[in-house]
Amino acid sequence: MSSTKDQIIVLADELMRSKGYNAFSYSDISKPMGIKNAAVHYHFPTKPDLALAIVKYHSDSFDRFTERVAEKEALSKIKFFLNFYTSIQLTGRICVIGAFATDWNAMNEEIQEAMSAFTDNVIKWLTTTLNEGNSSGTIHLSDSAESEALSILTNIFAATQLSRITGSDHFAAIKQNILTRITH
Amino acid sequence: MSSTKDQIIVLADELMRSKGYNAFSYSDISKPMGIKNAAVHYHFPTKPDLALAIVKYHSDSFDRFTERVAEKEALSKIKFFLNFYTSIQLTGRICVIGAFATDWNAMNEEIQEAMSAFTDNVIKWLTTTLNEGNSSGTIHLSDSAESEALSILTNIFAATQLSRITGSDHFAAIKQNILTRITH
DNA sequence: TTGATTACCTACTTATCAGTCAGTACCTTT
DNA sequence: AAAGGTACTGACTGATAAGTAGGTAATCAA
Repeated sequence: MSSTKDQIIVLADELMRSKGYNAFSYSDISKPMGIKNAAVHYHFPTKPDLALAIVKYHSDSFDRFTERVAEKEALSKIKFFLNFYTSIQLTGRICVIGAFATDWNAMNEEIQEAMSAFTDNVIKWLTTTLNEGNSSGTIHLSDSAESEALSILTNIFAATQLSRITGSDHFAAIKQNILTRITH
Repeated sequence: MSSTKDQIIVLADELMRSKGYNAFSYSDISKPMGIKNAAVHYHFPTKPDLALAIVKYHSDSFDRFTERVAEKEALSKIKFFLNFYTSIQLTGRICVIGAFATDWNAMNEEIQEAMSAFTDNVIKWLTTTLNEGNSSGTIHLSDSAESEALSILTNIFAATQLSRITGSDHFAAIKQNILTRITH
């Protein structure tokens, strides 16, 4: 049994990534949860407070993910990373990075800084992992590890967006293209 | 001197791609234009009508673009395409595809269909152009032309989003990575 | 020259939004 | 048993959103 606060974060995250930050209201959270609007404001006084909590939620989730796969082989790590996006796509959501990027200019500095830190973290992990696989020989790099990391990240998070518009086949093709590229 | 209607479209597109669909209101259009809210409603009765006009505006722009570069060599066409995104990035905007994808579930079917048709059109043009360059030898493909097209499109439109979060250096790196990949 | 059409404005409505505040029931600590 | 904190509810407010009704000045076509 998770706390009301945690449930609000999970639901808000779901709403944020399916409808967008400005398209959901506190009522979209309170109604399905069977609580009052004021209860949501009790836990998250303002909407930016809630947005910040969502960023931290993703930041923590990513940290747990990297810990969970830490002992695995580099290529396997990348595959787990890509599979995570498959589950995002299957549930009709998009990646937080794309969601926040669209509403970027409607966000305050604190949220922007938290998102920048989180995104940098993802890029760093990808870069390190690609270098790791390159050293051990399971991953092939034709550009710098960071450039390849940026390429893979934009491919996969944009694939969740594109597949909303043109269908899930395109998600599968993009994911496969990434794997083909790094395994030669 | 362009008509009020055209000016509204241009401004709405600018707002849509900098703040997001749900973050801008008719006042954000009427105020800077020095007209009344009702005047905007006269030209575009509802907000979805305005969103649809934006999609058509981009669809027409893209058609004009493909006509303009029709006689150029394939690799050159791709470079023009990528440079178009550079100007998007420089002005702090994001690509329409990413913008609409985020707010997808807040859009009606008519807009979704128009966006799907437009995006399919972009993918088709990229696929054809890549095949063209592959035949003439200026472009190197390591996967099917369509897969590479999807990869390039997601790379470049997500790059405009990512660079908002982590800075313009990443946009440049992604753009360069695409060119390196297709020219070997 | 009249009558319709275009392109607005003034003034409004209705809905919903984020956010507030006083009050309360229920623990926990002293 | 008293005091204080936690997690709410009920009942609001003020702002702003999209959208509309009715009027008007200018243009144009018959």
